[in-house]
Amino acid sequence: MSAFDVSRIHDLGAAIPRDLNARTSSGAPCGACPVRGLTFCAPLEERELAEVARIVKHLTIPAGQPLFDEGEPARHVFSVTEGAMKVYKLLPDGRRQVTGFLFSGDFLGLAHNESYAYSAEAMVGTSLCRFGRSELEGLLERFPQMERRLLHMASHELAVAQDQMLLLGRKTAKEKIASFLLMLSRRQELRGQSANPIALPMSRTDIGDYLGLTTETVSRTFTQLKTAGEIALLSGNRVEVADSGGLARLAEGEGL
Amino acid sequence: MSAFDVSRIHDLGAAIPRDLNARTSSGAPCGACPVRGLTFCAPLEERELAEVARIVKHLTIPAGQPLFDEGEPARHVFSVTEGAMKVYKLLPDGRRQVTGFLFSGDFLGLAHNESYAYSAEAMVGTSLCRFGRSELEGLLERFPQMERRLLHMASHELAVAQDQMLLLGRKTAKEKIASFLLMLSRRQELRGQSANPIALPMSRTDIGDYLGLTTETVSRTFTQLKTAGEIALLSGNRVEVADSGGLARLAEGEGL
DNA sequence: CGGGAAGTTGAAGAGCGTCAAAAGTAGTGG
DNA sequence: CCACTACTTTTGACGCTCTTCAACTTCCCG
Repeated sequence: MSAFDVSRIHDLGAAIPRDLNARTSSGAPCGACPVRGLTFCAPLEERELAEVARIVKHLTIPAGQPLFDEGEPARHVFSVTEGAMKVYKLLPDGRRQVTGFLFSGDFLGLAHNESYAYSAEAMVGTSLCRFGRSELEGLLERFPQMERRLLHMASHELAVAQDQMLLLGRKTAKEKIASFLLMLSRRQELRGQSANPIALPMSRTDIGDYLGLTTETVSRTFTQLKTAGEIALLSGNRVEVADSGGLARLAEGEGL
Repeated sequence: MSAFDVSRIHDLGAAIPRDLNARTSSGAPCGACPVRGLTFCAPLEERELAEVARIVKHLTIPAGQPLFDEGEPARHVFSVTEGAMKVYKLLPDGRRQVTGFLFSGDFLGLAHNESYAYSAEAMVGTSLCRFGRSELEGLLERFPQMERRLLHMASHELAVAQDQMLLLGRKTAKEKIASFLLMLSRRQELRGQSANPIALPMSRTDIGDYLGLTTETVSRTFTQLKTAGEIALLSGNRVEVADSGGLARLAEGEGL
C-alpha cells in the first residue's frame, strides 16, 4: 500500500502495548498541529491551546491495531491527526457494519453513556490525540466556543449518517460504490489533497461492510465501473475517476 | 386510527397555512411542559424557562402536513410536544429513506449548514415548539448547560443512527421488523407509557422506507411473526408482543 | 522467489422486489 | 344505518439483484 506509506509511524514497532500508554505530547504541540482547522480545537486561540496541550496525550498505533472495543468504558475521546481508521459494530454471529472511516481531523469516542457504542481500529499506521473524558469536559466548560464547535461537528456527523442510511436502505450496488468513491474524493479535498486519484486504505471486505455488500459484489461492481470507463484502478489501491459529474449522477440513481 | 385519536388537535381544522404562523405560546408555557424532562429544556430552572417562553412559538399541525422540506433554509429548530412525525430523504427518482420517527420530547431541525438536510412531516396531529435559530443560539450562549444537553442529545442521536446503519446494512427482514418493534416499545416506555401494546402511527410504506424494505415485505414479515406466535396484530394499528426476550433475540440474529 | 492473504471471476441459489389482484378499513353521503 | 368509494394492507406468482460457495489470480512481505 504505497499510497499509505506511513512506515515512519510503524517504526515505533508493533510492540506497542494495548493500553496505549504512549508518551505525552512532546516537542511542538497543538500550536503546530497541521489539522487543527478541522478539529474541535479550531476555535481556540494560542493561549488557550496551551491548556489543551496540558491534557492531551499524543499516541501512535500501527496498522490493524484496535483502539477500543464496543462496550468498553468510554474514558477517552480521540482526534485523528494522521492515518486512517474504521469504526464498526458487530452482531453476535459476526456480521459486521462499518459505520465510518476516519481520517485526519476526524474525532471519535464521543459516547452519550458510559461505554463506547462501537469498536475502532487503525487501517494504516495512525496518530491520534487522546483526551481524558473528564479533563475534556472541564475544558469544554471553560471554552464554550469549543463546545459549540463540537456540537457543530456532531450535527455534521448526523447529516452524514442520514446520507449513509439513504445509501444503505435505498441504493443499488453500483450507486453505493459511486457514492462511496465520491465521498472519499471530497474528503481528500477537504484535507487539502487532490480530489482525483482516490486512495483506498481499506480492504474490499471493509468497503463491503461499510456499504452493506459482500466483498464479491464490491469487486464485481468495481470491475463494471472500470469496464464502463467510469473509473480506472491504479496501483497502490488507488482509483482514478474519469468524470466526476457522471459518477455523481450514477450515485443519485440518474445513471446515464 | 383510534390509537392516535388526537382529534382535539385536528379540530383546528385542515386550513392551517403552510407557513405555520400559529399563535404564540399562550397561557401556561414551558413551566407546565409535560415533556420538558426529555427535551433540551430539561436542565433549565424556573427563571430561565421564562426566557425560553419568550422566544418559543407553540404550533400544531394536522396529520399528513409537511413541516419543512429538505433543502429549505433552516430558520427554525423544533421540539415535539405531542404526536408523531417522520423525517425522510428522497432520491431524484422518488426512492425514499425515512431516517427517523419522532415522538414527544424529540427535537428536529438541527442543521449544520444553512438548509435542512431532510424533510419532516406529521403522521398524526402534532404539537411542536418552534425556536428561531438565531434566538436559540443566543439562548445557548447564555445557558451553557442547555448547549451541553443538546450535545448530549446529538451524541445519542448519533448512536441511534449507527444502530440503524447496522440494521439497514446487515439485518434480514425479520430481524429488521423485530428491532423496529422493540425500538418503538422502548421509546413508549421512555415516555412513560406501557411497553407492550405497541402503537404504530405510521403506514406500512413508512415502515418499509425506514427499514429498507417494500410494503409487501413488511406485511409478509408481520404475518410470519404473527404465525410464529411472536406478536399479535390488534385493532387500531397496535401490536402485542408475546415475549419481548424472544423478539430481542430475533432482532440480534439469535433467532430461536 | 515463495507462501499466504487479498482480490477477482464464475455458477448456482435465496431473499427480497415487482407486478397484480383480493381483502380489509375508513370516510362520505344518501 | 348502510352503501359506495378510495385507500391501505395482505396475499400470490414470478423475476432479479445480490449472496453464497468455490476456484483461480494477483499482490505483498518476508
